[in-house]
Amino acid sequence: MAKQSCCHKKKLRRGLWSPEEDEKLMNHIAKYGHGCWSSVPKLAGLERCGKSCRLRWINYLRPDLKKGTFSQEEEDLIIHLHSLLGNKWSQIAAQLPGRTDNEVKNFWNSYIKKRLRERGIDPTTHQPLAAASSSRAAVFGDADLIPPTTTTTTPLQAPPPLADPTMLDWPVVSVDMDALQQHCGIPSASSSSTLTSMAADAAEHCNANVVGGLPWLELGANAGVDSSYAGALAEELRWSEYYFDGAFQAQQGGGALLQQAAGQQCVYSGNNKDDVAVHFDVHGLSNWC
DNA sequence: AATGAGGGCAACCGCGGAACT
DNA sequence: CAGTTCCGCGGTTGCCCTCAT
Repeated sequence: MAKQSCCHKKKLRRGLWSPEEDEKLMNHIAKYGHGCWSSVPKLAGLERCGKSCRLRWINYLRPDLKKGTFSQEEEDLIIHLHSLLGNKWSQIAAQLPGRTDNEVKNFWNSYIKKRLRERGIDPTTHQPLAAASSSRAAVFGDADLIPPTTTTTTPLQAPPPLADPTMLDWPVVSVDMDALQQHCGIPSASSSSTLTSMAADAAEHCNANVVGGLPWLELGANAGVDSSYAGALAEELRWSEYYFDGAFQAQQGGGALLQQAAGQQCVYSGNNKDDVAVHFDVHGLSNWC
């Protein structure tokens, strides 16, 4: 038996808002602010539930809302943030001034999803449609997300066909997950936490370098462990960057000195390696899950 | 002109978690 | 500490508009 909504219980109005209702709500909030949403409809003279008022205000009436179509930059940002955060629409919308989570969600479902599929990219995993469901799923099962207690080497998976062979030379990061956890103060990866949550924790706890409003982790240069964990991460980063449109690739330039993982030497072999910082894009982590 | 399909968007539903009692 | 209320979020639904037939 489906639970009836608060509007049903109280026999309140539902459905589309009339201009009169909009005006009442706008006037009330302009004068008094929304305060407690549950009391808004009564105070504003509306036969709606507080939830409905809140939704109407947030998604439609708020004065700081940006109307109109999404720009290319906004679209790129949404795709990038979705690859990082998944369906966390409120968090994605928070990076887009004047846009609501509902708006972003609708835009994603009605437009971006389709465009990604047309380009052969799985909108859920942000990976090539053919590969997304087969080998990579097996390679990146949950069991692989737990750092190994002994050092083993997992060969990098063959990358997808490249339109531009020079992309093969993209640097790949090597990450010492212990160092990451210590630096950021996030829980041990040997717990049940997934990389998604670790990435989220890292973004939250680290003194992130904010580039274009995005968290870029800053790690110590002692990130030089060759484990399958780092190797798999390295590959994942390469995949995710390759399949992203490229709008954010530039952000990896400059100080973003990355290194080949999986058994290779740390490139920070100079005298001051401890001073060197490695920047890597958190969104690569989220694609593991 | 009528109508059916498809898409876009606004709004609702139901759940989880925080705050309060 | 348990129960209740409220808020916010993500998923889903259904209305309305456009376009093709």
